[in-house]
Amino acid sequence: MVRIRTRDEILRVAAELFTRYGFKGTSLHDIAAEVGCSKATLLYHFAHKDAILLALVEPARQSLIDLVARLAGVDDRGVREAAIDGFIDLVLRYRFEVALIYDVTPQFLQEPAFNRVRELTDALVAGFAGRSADPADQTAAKVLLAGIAAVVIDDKRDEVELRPALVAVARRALLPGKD
Amino acid sequence: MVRIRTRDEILRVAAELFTRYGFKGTSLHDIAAEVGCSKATLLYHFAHKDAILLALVEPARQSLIDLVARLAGVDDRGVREAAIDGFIDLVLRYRFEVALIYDVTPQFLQEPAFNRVRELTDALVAGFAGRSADPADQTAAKVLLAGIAAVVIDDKRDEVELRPALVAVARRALLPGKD
DNA sequence: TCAGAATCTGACCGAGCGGTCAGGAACAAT
DNA sequence: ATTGTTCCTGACCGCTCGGTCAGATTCTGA
Repeated sequence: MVRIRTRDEILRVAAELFTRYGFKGTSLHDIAAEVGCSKATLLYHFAHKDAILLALVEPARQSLIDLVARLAGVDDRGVREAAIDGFIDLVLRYRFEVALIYDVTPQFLQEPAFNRVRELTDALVAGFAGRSADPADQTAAKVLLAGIAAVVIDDKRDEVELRPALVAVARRALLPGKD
Repeated sequence: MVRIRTRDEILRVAAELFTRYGFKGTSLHDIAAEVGCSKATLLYHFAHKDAILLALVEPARQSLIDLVARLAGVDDRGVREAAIDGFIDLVLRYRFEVALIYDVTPQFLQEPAFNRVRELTDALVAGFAGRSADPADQTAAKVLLAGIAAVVIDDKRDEVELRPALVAVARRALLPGKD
């Protein structure tokens, strides 16, 4: 049986502290103190501080890749609804991870592991805009995308309460005449 | 004649570097080097690093206070349109300052000079929601507020291009049936 | 001309940071 | 019991950070 208890505990505590104080605002010393181990132990389990963040964010990143791939197979008529529903599901499932990514943007955007994120969000914008080339449609798409993410990060309400309101405002703004 | 050239130059350079690297990502040494003076000179003109940020953000903060005061005098029927137009004007005029505030949130939200900001944005949310108590209306208001701010920060297009698209999406989302 | 105020600086400080390293302790397989 | 591996640690390193301070320099008004 492999021992991963400490490693998991590090991730749990790091998530908690990153949420409370941000990535830059949390030091390895802080995490180690809360876990009850030494700083050197953190760096035994994770090569760098960044590696902790990457491990934390990985599941969300994978889900985003999946979503974008799924949207690529949807035709222009249905892509807006699929993008709206898919994105809102995603950010509600990964609220903490979304907050974390926003916290470290844009410093980490040039990191190898992160540079596909930009391209992925561009694909989402295209989905929200129904693949329209009209700048106004793309602006609307960006407003909704960023706004929904911000609310999910900031608003502490349950996703059951939040989801219908988010879907409603997105449809009103992006699917005029369909509501 | 009072010499304020150095002070102004510090603010100009600080604005530039904060934009490029963020507040935490810019050191006093960086600013001093770019200005061509010593770090001690910065701290002669500004008591702390935070004071530079506060000086930079002050005009935008004052405008926000003015806007909220103005909205208080508008009746429930007209408050949504007034809030939308007023807010979009504000963030387009103070794009850099808005980006800066977002950069240092939430670390600075508890700072004395910043704690009214929360209360001010709450007032804006109420305006966007037409003073409705319905949680769904407030969610929609938050989505648009945050989304517009994010786009203004991120999108490099001219405000002449941006404004109509922002106003349009806000009206569509918040004033259903009026467009 | 000269005193005093405003402006500026190099040297320095203590603290915190991410990260390294040699080696101790615990555990597993033989 | 011995060996090799995994897990863990204290001490330490180099660096950057915001901030201080005594004193030099420059400006200004009487």
